[in-house]
Amino acid sequence: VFVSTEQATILHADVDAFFASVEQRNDPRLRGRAVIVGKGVVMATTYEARACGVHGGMNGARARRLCPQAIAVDPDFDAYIEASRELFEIFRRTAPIVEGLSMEEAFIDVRGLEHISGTPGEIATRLRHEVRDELGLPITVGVARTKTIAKMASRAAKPDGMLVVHPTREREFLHPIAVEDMWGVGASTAEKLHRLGLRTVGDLADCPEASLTTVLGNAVGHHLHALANLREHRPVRSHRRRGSFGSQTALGRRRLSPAEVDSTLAALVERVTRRMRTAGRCGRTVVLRLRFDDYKRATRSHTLPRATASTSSVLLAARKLLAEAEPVIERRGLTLVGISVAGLEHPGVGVQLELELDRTGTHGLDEALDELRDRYGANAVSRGTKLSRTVFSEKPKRT
DNA sequence: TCTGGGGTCCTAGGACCC
DNA sequence: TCTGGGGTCCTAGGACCC
Repeated sequence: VFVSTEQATILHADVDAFFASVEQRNDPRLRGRAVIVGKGVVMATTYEARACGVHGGMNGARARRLCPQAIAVDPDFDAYIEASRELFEIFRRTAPIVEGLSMEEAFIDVRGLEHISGTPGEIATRLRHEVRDELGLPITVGVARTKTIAKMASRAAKPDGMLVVHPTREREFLHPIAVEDMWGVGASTAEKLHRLGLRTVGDLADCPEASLTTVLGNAVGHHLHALANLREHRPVRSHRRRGSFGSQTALGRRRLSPAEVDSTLAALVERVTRRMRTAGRCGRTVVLRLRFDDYKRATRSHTLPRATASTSSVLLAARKLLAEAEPVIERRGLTLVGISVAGLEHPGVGVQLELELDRTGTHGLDEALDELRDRYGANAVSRGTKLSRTVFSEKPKRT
């Protein structure tokens, strides 16, 4: 008999109604009122507005009809980016292992911090107060043994709350939850599960795994079956790096001339490649993203022989893909274009470390590492066991 | 739920290789 | 030449997340 001695040491921390909360913090007139961020399409709403049935992704006009007393504001992305940066600073000083899921949410592994920082519950409580006091933002924290249960716990505790699910109470917490409310179950999977007669996570747990994999495919079927039976061993991973850069724009109902489509494409490519150069990343696979009049989507992709972040190379590939797709676009009408670059290569950080160390000496090592993090992204650089002489003398394998 | 912008992961078939 | 078993890479699409 395998007896688990694992404790609830994973935190899922998630700022409530992030964009809307930042707006309320920055403008006192918005506090205590229903706020809708985004005028064309709703990007975020306060809980006051949600009470009227307004939610993210909704058409702005419809949202105003549902909630006429709400104040609608344009999004201020610079403010959100800054708030996110400060938020992650607090996360990272809470514990060294932090896995960001979005601008406003992260898993934090607090295993082994008991003697330094207290129990996971105490750490979570302190974290909530710090975010509230230093950033003026409401945050909810779920604490559990696994990522999914921590995520579901914070969902259950929202807004401005906290929930610790002890390992002995996991079944009791998870099994009554409706399948469609599980993290990772969307509209399509929920429908398939309903067709099997499964309504709750408990039903999912009792269903033979083979029945699930037949209907949902191997990965999803296996994953959900394991989760429902409380088996999950995915660690919190702090050094994840993005796999693609993309940009897209909806065109609305108007028909664009080929010249207009081309200039839109060029602007998207310029945006994406500039971001890539700023981050010091190169990619090989150029993906053209299309959406048609009926809102169905399609992609066309091409893989280049070498990774690049050059505007002209990516634009050349993007134009070829667009030309090939021209007959389909002609037939079905175009309502969205997007470009993304995937197949990213890892930049040669070795040479960067060498430069920084020459300039600063070991005394400024942390500052040098921070500089590298700024350039390559926080996840690209770690101060690990490889900080030895041999690393610095190595030639970069790629640039 | 009548639809914005940014991502992640999985699947399946075909080409190609030894 | 009609034939096994193992693998990689590329393309396109689907589902899901915030």
